[in-house]
Amino acid sequence: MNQRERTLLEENYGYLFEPELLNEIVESGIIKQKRQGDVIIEVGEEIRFMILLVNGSIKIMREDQEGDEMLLFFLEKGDTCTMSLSGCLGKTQSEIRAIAEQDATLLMIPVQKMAEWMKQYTGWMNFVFTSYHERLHEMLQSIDSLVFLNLHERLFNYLKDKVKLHHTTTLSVKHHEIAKDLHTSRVVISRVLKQLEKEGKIELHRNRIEVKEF
DNA sequence: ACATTAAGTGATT
DNA sequence: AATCACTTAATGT
Repeated sequence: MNQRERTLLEENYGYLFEPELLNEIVESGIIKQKRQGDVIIEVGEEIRFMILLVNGSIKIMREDQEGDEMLLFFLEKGDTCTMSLSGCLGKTQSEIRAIAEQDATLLMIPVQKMAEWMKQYTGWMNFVFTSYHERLHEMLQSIDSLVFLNLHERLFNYLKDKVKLHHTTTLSVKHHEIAKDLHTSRVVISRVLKQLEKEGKIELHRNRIEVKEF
């Protein structure tokens, strides 16, 4: 781990972790760079590392046997993938797929360290519990959105999420990509997007959506 | 100029 | 809200 990476780590996690714990993380953690669109964890893949997102963003997808998939939620920097936390309970296979939403910097920690650090560092224990809580909360939100919102609202929330994540109101997405994330068809997305445009909330272009209201 | 890919739309279920 | 069938528009070669 180089100096720049260490600085990133301290910026994002310094206030959570004891200095000794930070040192341990620097020692046993591996930094990995991922490009936008790279698959980080595949469904069924055995989890050997716990993953902290140091920079960038990740989208977490659920997939069924037929290959139908749907977006569960996004992870931002400072977040951790909870699926990778469950690795500390023994050998587990991933039930989700994680894809880099933007170029991302990951800190991968061997799962064996999990149990060790849980006993040793309260900062670590708090972090793990807090992370579980946050992910559970996001999962519930995702269920709420799916059950209680119509597609119109769901789509607009999705766009607003992207704006926040990418820190820009100019989104480079194709309608069919949105359709995949929300698990519907491209035609339906195009129609609802047109509706949002008429309402003045967005502006449509080829391969690009300008979000006017968020 | 032609082919390919993205997006728009009416009709039907 | 999904699917089909077709059109129009933007881009790549």
